[in-house]
Amino acid sequence: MEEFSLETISIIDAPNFVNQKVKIGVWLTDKRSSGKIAFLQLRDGTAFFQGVVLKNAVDESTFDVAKHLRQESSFWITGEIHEDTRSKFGYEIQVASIEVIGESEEYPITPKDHGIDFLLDHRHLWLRSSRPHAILTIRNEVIRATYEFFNREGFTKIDAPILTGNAPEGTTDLFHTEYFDHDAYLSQSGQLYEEAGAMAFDKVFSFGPTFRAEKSKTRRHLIEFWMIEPEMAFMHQEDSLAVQEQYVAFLVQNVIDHCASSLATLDRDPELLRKYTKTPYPRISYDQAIDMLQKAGMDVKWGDDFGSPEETYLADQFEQPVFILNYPKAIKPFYMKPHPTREDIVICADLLAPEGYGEIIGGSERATDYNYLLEQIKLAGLDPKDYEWYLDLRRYGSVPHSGFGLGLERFLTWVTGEDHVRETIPFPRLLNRIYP
RNA sequence: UGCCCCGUAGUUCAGUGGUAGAAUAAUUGACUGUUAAUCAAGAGGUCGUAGGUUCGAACCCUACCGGGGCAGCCA
Repeated sequence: MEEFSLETISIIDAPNFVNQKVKIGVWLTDKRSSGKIAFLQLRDGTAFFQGVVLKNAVDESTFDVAKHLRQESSFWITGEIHEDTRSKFGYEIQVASIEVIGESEEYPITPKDHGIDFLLDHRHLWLRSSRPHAILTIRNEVIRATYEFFNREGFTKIDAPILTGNAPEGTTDLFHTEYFDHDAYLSQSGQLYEEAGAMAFDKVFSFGPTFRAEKSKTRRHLIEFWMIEPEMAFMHQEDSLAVQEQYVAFLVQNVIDHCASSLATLDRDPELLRKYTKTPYPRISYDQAIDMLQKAGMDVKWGDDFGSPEETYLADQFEQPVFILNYPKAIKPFYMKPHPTREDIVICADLLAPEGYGEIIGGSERATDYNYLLEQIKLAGLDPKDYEWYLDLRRYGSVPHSGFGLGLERFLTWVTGEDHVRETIPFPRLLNRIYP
């Protein structure tokens, strides 16, 4: 085949070019060679596969270049795509020529084991490795499917501000900054703004970063993380729960459908995930949950919030994600709707993921009564002046509305089967870690 | 923030009072189907930092620095 007809392709598309000569821009991930054959493990950002260099099929200098390529050097490679069952990808390239683009010396991340501290210090390079690549591919699919779902369901994306002058949930620590002559904080939730959006657009959602200056140091916490926060006007909690389970099931289904090779890289069983695509999800009340925990001998009393062991126990009693409904008012934020017949609980639900992954969604029906909200704001120790605009939503045509927030990284940790949220975001911000 | 654990070769670790070790990576060489390739060779060190105990400290003590796990808080 003539050079001018050479097509530049991506590895992921190699199956469409079997027995054709092509050109690919690649990096070297690993290499094995013998006297007369060299195996180059290649990646191009879309997939991983190997190139085979036969000494008697290329000129001497090409074989010599191949033997001395170093990990993560970049080069153009030309050759013929072959189907081959001896290759993990199912296809490989029979190399004809190599044109080095960028040298790489002493690449720090070797194919052997590394500790998490070392890997996080080299996150900018670690992204190239197959596991992070697979996880972040799934992250991208979840984001894509999120937009598809909410667009299909008639939601409008309303972006919440990141710089804010108030503290929606008051109690937690906020990142403080300056806004010219005023105090400002980095957003810890877009929810209140989404409520304003819902009154203007009916069904809305936001997707953006949130910041919590908590000194949390666990596998479930990031300082900076991403949330999806839908808010729906004219909707009671029952219908919101239906949206939540359909959304979660849709995300899982799309990961199964579109990320098969990434799941395989992560050893995450798609058949297990398939169980999570069946709706509805079970629902139990907070009261029932307390009862179950006490019967299991756990030391909890009505009014306590659930810790990690409690959440895990509850989730383990079900094969699907489970909603825990109607928590005590005292342990939930001020904006939740009070229960019509019980003063001590609010209309809300947390969705717990199976396998010990814990809470992935928190949501509620929102309080609609102006005077009730004003009182709650005062009780929470917040300044009503900061919430004038929020109270306006109840002053002018208040309607029943509900919403929820899904923590993207927690969701991903569950779907990918990882054991720490830090693996599911490109550049995690952790306690005392803001590099790279 | 509290409790617990860990800082030794580029990396992952062993070494618990008496000459600083292994594997792996990197380098050189051998090998035609490797996939954590194999085999051979040489090379690689301020034992986190500072102080203390001791004839002698990687090892024991104190403080500090860095990291991890769990908990609380939360998504």
